[in-house]
Amino acid sequence: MKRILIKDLDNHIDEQVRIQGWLQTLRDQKNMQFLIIRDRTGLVQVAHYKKGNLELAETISMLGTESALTLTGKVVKNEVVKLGGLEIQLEDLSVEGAADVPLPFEPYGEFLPDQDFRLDWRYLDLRRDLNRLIFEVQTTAEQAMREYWLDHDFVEIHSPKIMGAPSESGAELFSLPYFETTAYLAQSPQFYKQMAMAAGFERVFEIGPVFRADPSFTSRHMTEFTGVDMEMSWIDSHEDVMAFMERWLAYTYEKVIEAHGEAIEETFGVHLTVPSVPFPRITMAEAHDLLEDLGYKLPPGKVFDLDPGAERAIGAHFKETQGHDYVFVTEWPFEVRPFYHMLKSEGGSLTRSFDLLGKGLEVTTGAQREHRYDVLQTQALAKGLTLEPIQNYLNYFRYGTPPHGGFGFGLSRFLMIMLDLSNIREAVYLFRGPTRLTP
RNA sequence: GGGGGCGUGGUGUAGUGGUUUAACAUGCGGCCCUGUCAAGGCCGAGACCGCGGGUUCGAAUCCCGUCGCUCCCGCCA
Repeated sequence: MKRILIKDLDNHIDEQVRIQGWLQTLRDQKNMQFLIIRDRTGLVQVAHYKKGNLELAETISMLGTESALTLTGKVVKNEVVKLGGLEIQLEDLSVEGAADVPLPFEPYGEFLPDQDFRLDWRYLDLRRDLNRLIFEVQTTAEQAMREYWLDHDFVEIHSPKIMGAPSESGAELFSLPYFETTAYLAQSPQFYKQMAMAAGFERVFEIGPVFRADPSFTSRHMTEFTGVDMEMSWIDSHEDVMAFMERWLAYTYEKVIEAHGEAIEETFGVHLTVPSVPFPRITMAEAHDLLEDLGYKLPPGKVFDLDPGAERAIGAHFKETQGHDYVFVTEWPFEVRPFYHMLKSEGGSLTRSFDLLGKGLEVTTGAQREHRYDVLQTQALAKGLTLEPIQNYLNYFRYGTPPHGGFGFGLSRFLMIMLDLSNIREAVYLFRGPTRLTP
């Protein structure tokens, strides 16, 4: 017999059906047993008259909640049943996966344990509808991003995650034994996607893992996360990248709202709207003036930079004045940017780079890259780097590499912003942090 | 790496110097009742209050250390 999903049961009134799911609640009475069964589409009550099958009644009595079951029975309309006005009269039940008693915690209980405890039992935590929705949204979002890229002639790449030499600073790299030598886990596909520009691919994207050996203890950092990266050639400035990005993001919102807007509103209380294009923009200098007006005081060291509090303040300001969740911060000083960001003007101190803040959270860094070999060398030296370790990278710019730029975007941070999640651990399938390597 | 907060039955909390044989909820076990539906009623098991030291006549409660978790800062996506 074919399995029927719970949401479709009302199309099968008075039919015998087979359903599969988890036992959410068991009400074991003197004459009757009521089982509330959950599958990924909903809940249904299953009724069993004990005297009709004493052996089955005994099996049911022994069941632990959250056991995985296959049940067959007849679907009947019953207005008395508060759960959908229908129920299944049980005929047979098989226990596919019994749940030990007691459970570490009840996924559908009145209260939830601490997050750290839920993470220990992540698969039980993930049984909650809310968690399933997060990953449905993620799936839709990624598909929309890909659609948009493909509609704009992008090519997908998968760059290696094992590297022979530290690429940028080296401080935040994990190292690992690699036969007779030491290898490093990629902390960004940055250099490899730029290589694709040197290769003439013109437009590439990659969605893949990124590793950062920073011992960061915050609600928005992970040591492994999914980076969403793109790079495009023949641009005039970083403004071309920003213009592409905001349309790409708006398209993603459109698709997510179309598929999950209602569910998101119900579950997270967030009414999603497509962010209007163009997104607000503010230069670093303007941002500092704004912060002064807002009465936000930056720490003394942050002369040409922002701290998280400043980012939140700027985000809140644009929400208030323009009703916009996103804002680009542009014209970052070279001092706080990597050596490969192109300068705004030759010899100047500002770069052609931007950050994108979503609800005050940094979700993207992007820039036009410096593609001129000699200028790039000069900038690396200005940062105090030695050229030898990055010579392979520098070589990408020796034989005709077009002007280009791109960005890196945090997938889980994006979900946090979209769904108002307060902690990145809730937005990722399995969290990895300085003290969390399991499950 | 620096700073703050928290750590009490399986889980979530209360208790913050002596009416504590540590309370309540939920979960678990047993019984009762009932086509139940946030089911209800009664009974029961389950915590030496993270760990170690100290102060005190007396410590879950105060102090010190330590470990764990968490948030903020640094850093970034």
